[in-house]
Amino acid sequence: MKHENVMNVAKKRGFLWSSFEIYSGVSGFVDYGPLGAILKNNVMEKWRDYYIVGEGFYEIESPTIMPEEALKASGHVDHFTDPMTECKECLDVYRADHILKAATGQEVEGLENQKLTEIISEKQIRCPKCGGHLTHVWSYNLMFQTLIGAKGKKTGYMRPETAQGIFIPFKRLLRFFRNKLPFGVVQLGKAYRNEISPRQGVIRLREFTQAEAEIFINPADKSHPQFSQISSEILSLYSSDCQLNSKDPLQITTQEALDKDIVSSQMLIYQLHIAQKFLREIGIPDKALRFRQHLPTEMAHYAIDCWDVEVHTDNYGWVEIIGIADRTDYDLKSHSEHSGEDLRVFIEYPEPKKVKKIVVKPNMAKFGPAFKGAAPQIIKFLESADSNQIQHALQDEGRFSVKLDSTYHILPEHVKFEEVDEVVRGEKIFPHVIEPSFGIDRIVYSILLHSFKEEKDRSYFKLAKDIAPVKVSVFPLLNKEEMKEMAQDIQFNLRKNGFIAEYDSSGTIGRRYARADEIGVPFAITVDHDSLNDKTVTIRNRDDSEQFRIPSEKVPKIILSLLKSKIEFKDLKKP
RNA sequence: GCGGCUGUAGUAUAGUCUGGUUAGUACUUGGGCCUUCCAAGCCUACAGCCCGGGUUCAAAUCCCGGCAGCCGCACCA
Repeated sequence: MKHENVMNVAKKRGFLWSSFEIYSGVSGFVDYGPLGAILKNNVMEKWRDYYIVGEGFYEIESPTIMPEEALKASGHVDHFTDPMTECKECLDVYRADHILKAATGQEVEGLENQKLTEIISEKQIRCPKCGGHLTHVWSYNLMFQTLIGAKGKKTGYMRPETAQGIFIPFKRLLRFFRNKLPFGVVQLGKAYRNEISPRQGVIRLREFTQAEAEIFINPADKSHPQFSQISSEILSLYSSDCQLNSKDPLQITTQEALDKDIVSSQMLIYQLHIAQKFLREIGIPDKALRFRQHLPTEMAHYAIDCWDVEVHTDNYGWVEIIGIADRTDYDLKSHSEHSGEDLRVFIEYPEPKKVKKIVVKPNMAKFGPAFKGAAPQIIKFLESADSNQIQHALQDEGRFSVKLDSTYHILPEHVKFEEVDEVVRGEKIFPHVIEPSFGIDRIVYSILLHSFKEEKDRSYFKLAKDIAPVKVSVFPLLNKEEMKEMAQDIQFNLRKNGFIAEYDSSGTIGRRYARADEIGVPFAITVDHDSLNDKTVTIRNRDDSEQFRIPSEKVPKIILSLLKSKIEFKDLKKP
């Protein structure tokens, strides 16, 4: 199977190792070896290139340990905890709420464990499989818990996603972006989930790297200024409709997907498109990709539309590597409520609106004598109250009650109503959030899987030039002192010019080419006898093993042009 | 978390059932010889019984526990 061959080479050549091996290992953790670490960094650098340079977003970095309050607000403390129960007979473990719902049809979400345990014993609910008794309900929280400080009084958690680190300093970010929507903020970093039984290698890790962008937009305007340029791009959309009716994914343009209401907004579909473009450039072909829409039943509590970018793998089937969601205003609203901070944005109307408004004015001749010392504070209350409501109350009930330190009854004679023109320049709203969330580890795995080529006499990673860890290898054709010296000079010169270059003089030339190919080195330079006389060397292309002669002093410049795709390899052929 | 199978150099394996000399082989890797361009050949070196406990005169081998991997179930807002 391809997966095994890939993982084998990846292990052998220092891309991916399982962690803590000398202590038997711990599942759900991986080490990136010397080449894997560069590859991963190159992917992340390219990601930055897309989102920071390309889209104009800015990156921040926030702590990986978060206080409980913040995760309470985000919903993770409550929603990331599953109530579990176990059958005493067959020892199967179940979600307690799922069992209850199936058995009673009753909605039990949000109930305490103790309450769930009570319901189970009251209604005599048994194991659905063998009918055995169930244990008391306990919580399994997917977050790693820790204690902050010497006395450890404050509960902290390892963050389960990087996104929250962006929502929390939203006020500062809003100021940084000078109070204008839309804007985007990204964060790349580790996130942690204590999975019950991670088993799919690098696909399900307990500690993993995310690259997330939070794009804050006006809910009334989810358009994207560049959309027209991508409106005829084709995506493979596996909509919820396709899934429910067992149809194949649709191959349609972004424009059509919007027209048919398959994807909810321009901004969202634009994100789908750039995710596809990104994956294509790092070596994952379109045909191995599809966009799968979350079914209404599986959508997270905060989202209104969510698409997973899935890549096909021989071993695990379709695997989610990116999630792109419209998180609405859920997070900001919730942090606003829990923290008491106003996290809204003032949106100015294109034209100030003139609105006719009824205002209540005290008739002081009657008002003052009636309420005496309490009059000023009642007036203050009336100013902020809804005038319409007061007017209706006076009409319907003949009085309006104001509860302050004691209750005051306002009668029609105390006030009069005036209609005034008011100019409203805008309103405060919670922005909506479009979030592309990339699982970097899964993407690195996908790259290795889909770039691995097995030919009859060699196998190698056909890595995209810009993410290949080692850019160029330099070899002396023979183990002769002069050739070795010249080759080492060339390697040194390449490094001075910023390229990761390897020198190798061990074994035969064919073996060295094979070794370099295997780890995906795009180009090789070989010094031979002629090189010593005319200062030319051969340059070899990994993908077709073609080679041409070039002057040795031009090597760094030519490598640069090749890597930047300013020239094609075949252009090196002398006219 | 449950059950089944498995664990020997960097990789792939022999040996385990039936306990007994220095754990064998191939590839890889390092050094050298040879060599005028795609894993050739020769010499040489490095490197291993998953961890812990038990049984025994003696454990890679038998027993128990742990850890990890694979498969099935469950879980994966």
